[in-house]
Amino acid sequence: MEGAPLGWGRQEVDGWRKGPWTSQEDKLLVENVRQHGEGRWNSVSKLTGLKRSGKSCRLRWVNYLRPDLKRGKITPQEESIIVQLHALWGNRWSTIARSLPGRTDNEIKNYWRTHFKKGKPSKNIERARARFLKQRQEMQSQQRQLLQLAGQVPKDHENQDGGSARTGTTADDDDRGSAVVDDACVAPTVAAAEAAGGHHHHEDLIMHDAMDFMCPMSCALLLHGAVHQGGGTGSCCGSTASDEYGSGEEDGATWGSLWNLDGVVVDDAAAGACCTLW
DNA sequence: AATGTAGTCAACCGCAGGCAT
DNA sequence: CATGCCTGCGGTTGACTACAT
Repeated sequence: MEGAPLGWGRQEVDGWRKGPWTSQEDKLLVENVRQHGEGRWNSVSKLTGLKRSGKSCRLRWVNYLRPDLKRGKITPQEESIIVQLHALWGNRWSTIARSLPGRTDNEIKNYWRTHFKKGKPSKNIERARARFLKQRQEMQSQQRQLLQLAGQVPKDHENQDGGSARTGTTADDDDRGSAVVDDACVAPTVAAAEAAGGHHHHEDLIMHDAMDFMCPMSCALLLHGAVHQGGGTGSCCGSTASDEYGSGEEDGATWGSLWNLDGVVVDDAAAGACCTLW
C-alpha cells in the first residue's frame, strides 16, 4: 500500500496530490496535528507543505492516523452492536461509530457493505436483530407504563416506530448525528433533562433505548447518571448482554471487555474525534 | 503455477449544515 | 440577512489481497 505511487491513476489534480498516502505525508500530517490539534484542515497544506486538500487530510487522520484507532478485525460483539445500532439508525455510520470506540465510520460502513449488504446476514445476526427490536419494543412499553404511573410520558417516545425508520436518507438527516454523543458528554443527566423538558434530540432518546437494551442495568445508569466523568474507567455489564446474544462464556468475557473503558481513554489530543459514550 | 473471482480497505466525491464575515 | 468557506457525512470507486478453479 504505502509507497505505491500510482493509485487512482492521476497523481495531481489542480495542484493537489491524490491517491494513497506515503509514510512521509503521514508523518507530516501527524506532526501537524500534534502541534496544532485537529481541525483547520484547509490550513494543513500551508503549514506543512503537504499537497493534500483539507478534506483528504481530515480523512486520512480520522480513518487511519488517529492514535486511538483500534486495529484488527471487527469482533463478533462489535458486529452485534453494529447490527443493533443499524437497526436503530440505519446508515448513520458516524453515529454508530461513536458507540464503537476506536472504530471509524468508514470501517463500519465497509464492514456492513461486505458482510450484510450483498449477501444475507447470518442467522445469528438476523435473530439478534429481531430479538433486539422486540426487546426494545417491550422495554419501551414497560418504560411508558412506568412513566405513566409516574405521570409523565415523553412525546418522542410515543412516536417511535419499530426502530428502522431512520434510514439515513436526507429527509430527516438534520443533525448529522453529532448531537447524540456530544450531548451525552457534556450533559451527564440527559435523562433527567429529558424527563423534565422532553426537548432533547430524537437520537438522544434512541440512544438511551439502545443503551438500555445493550446493557440494561449498568449502562443505563452510566448513561443516565455519571456519563463521561473525567474519562473514567467504567467496566460495564460483564455478561448481561452476552447472555442474550452470544454463544456463551466466551461472549460474556468479550462483551465485558468491549464495554470496559480501561483502554478507551478519551485522549485529550484526539478527544474531538473520539468522544465515546461513556 | 497461472488465471479468475470475490472480499477488503483506503480514498475520493458530492452534498448539506454550521459558522464567520 | 446573504454569502462564502469549512467541516463532516454517506455513498461510491478502485487497488490490493486472498482464495478457488
